[in-house]
Amino acid sequence: MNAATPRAPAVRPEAASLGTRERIVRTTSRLMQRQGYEATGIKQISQQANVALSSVYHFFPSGKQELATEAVRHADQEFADIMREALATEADPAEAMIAVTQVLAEYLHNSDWLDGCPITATALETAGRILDIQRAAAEAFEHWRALVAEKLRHTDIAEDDILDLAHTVINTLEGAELAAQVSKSAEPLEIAGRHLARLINSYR
Amino acid sequence: MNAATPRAPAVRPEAASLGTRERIVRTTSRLMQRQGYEATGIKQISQQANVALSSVYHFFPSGKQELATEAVRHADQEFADIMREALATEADPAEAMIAVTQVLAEYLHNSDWLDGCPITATALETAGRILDIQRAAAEAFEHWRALVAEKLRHTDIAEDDILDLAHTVINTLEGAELAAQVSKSAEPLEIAGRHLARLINSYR
DNA sequence: GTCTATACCCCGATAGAC
DNA sequence: GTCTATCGGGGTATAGAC
Repeated sequence: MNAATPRAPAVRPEAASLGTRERIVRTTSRLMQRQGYEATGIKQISQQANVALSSVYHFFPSGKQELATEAVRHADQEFADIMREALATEADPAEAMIAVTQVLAEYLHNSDWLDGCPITATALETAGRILDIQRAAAEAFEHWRALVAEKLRHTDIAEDDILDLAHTVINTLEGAELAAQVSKSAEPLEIAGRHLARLINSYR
Repeated sequence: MNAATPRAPAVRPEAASLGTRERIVRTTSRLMQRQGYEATGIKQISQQANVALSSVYHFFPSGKQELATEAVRHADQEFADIMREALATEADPAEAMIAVTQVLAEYLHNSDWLDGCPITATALETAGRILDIQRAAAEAFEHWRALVAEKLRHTDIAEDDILDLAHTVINTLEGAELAAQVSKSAEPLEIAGRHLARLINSYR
């Protein structure tokens, strides 16, 4: 017999003020952030979102994969907003990296180390198996990279170097969030922020 | 109706020469690497491993979580062997980073971009929900960091800096593998190798 | 230790009234 | 668009013979 798996801090039910479709997508996005794709059930979604099961299928007739793809796109935008805002708090791009890691660490800590990157778990579970979701995840990473590259263009670093740096900034943030989550510690993110700033400064 | 999800390159059935228990653990590890924890079923494991379902429960009486925890520990050792070997191919620690990324890129490419880090998907799916697995994953990351730190001690970088660098090396590799898998391209890993070498060299 | 058979549950998805 | 009810299948886990 399995031990009961404790449910950590409740995902807050989405306010009924939002449209039904919006509530479904947001709830799915949150659940997939914490549990991944496979562990997130349509029934669980409909309950958390305060929506009838049939409504989920009304808005997403072809089912779970279609809904999950949309949820990844939603998470893409949401995480981009967080990054954009954090990047804007510091004029200097190297300093801005530290600001980003601080914001991500806050989200993690405030959620008891549950709310990391909203799409990583889903992306890995579905890589090579559910192509629509994989494509949406790839587009999200591209999107976030573009935000970093844009910030780096406020320096005189060569364009080729900027594009490479944008890759490593996002990838290092991803890895550091993973490590922070698993170890329940902000330290990997703090170190990542300092190292990314140092790496960027080494190009100018 | 769901579209049929294509099954990519078959996981090769484990040779019957291994002991039953070993075959079960290895097969579980491989499947979790590609699909994560939730999508990997005990029946699927028993079939791929050429083992009776009851044998799985004979060796792992408390079920899937116990088996998955053991599989993560196995993957820990296996990935450590790969890293150790790759690190040993170059005397210079900075150059060794590039060697590691090349090896990881080969594994990914040869598996049609399926075989990335063997524990990341599982770690994220179970973070905060299945504590035994989370702990095993945390130990694996520590283990791999220790290998990198050991390599970096062949320089005269200060010990504190070495420990920080080991964090970022592993985390950047993790993020780059994720990106490589999702985008089906070795580029994120190649860039990561160059940047990690540069970062290390900036400390000496 | 491995065999066959099965209990029990929850999954995704659907039907049809309203 | 939302309701209730349900189908078919696959999940984990178990029983008991051998």
